[in-house]
Amino acid sequence: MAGTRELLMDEAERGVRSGGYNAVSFRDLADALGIKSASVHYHFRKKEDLGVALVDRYSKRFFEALDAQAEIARTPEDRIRAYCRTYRDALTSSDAICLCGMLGAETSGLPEAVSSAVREFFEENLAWLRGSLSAHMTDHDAHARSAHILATLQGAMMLSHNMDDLSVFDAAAAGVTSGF
Amino acid sequence: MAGTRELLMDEAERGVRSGGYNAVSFRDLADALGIKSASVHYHFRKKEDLGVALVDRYSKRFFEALDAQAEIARTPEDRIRAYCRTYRDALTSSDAICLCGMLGAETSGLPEAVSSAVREFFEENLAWLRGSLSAHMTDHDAHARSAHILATLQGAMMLSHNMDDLSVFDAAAAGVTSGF
DNA sequence: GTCTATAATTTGATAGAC
DNA sequence: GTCTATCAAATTATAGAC
Repeated sequence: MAGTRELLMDEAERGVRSGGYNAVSFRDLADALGIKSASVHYHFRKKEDLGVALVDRYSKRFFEALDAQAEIARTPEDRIRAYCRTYRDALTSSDAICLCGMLGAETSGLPEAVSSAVREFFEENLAWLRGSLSAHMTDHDAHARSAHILATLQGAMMLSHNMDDLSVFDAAAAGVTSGF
Repeated sequence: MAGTRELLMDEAERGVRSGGYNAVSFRDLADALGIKSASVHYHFRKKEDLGVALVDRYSKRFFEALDAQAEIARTPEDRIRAYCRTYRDALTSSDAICLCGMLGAETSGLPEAVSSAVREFFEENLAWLRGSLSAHMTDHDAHARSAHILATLQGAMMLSHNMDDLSVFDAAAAGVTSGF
């Protein structure tokens, strides 16, 4: 009773995170659910609508998971560790990179509404990181450190996935928790 | 007199680095050169062949540029700075992310030969970094630090490109040259 | 090396019945 | 909500003439 719309989004997210935006077709989604592609268009009039819905749902879930991980974290170091764990879980629980990491790479080839939603996700990430760091360093340093942490974890997911080696993620992530 | 094959690869590299593997079609490549798609198949029998050729050429050029940047660099710090500059130049000179960063993200949706070539590029990157660091730290640390640097720069390109803000790349990259 | 011609398949999308 | 039916366009790829 999960609802066709949610099931379609589950399938689409899997597809985008594996092969990218253009690797997902309405027909494939329909086949996976045993319905017809015309029915998919009932739930998402255009592919762009599906893309935006995917990013919104992913972002909402990501920050829920992050809040759960960071709930008892007080020090900046603990909060960054919680942030790294959230990314690691996203990688291992689905054996795929971040939805927004994929769409961020494909930015120039996407409908504007989709790449904008991705950008918002990254801006929220940076704001969360700055908020976790700002009390313990200058604004300038918190700004730079936030970009460094987000970039490293996004790159680590891509690298670890391509090389099929989780230790690459862990090695890269270890570098962002040092220096406090 | 650049040769049709090279011109096709120029156009294809531009397309893949912007929108991904599936955003490039033989017809678009042909149109860009004023020829027919059948002629593209003369130069690259299958799309997979084009993909592998692109990665090989990109890798060769990247390491040539890297060697030029690092020619006079002796200390690990200087060599890492040269490495960062090479990535930054790749980003700014084409206003697009790394070819292998894009294809690495799309790994699961690519012909195996293409994702393997991308993996080789990353392995060569890590070997170069380890070689630049190994004399000054343990093998374990050099291994981890190499993954950290490569992941950060790849993620920084993606992030900076999506957010259309080069300062994001610089802020992220600043984090890899500290701590020597 | 490039062309015409063509094939088989896939794509995003719509109209209208049930 | 899902279906049938359909569409125009795009895709990878091949055969064979020039």
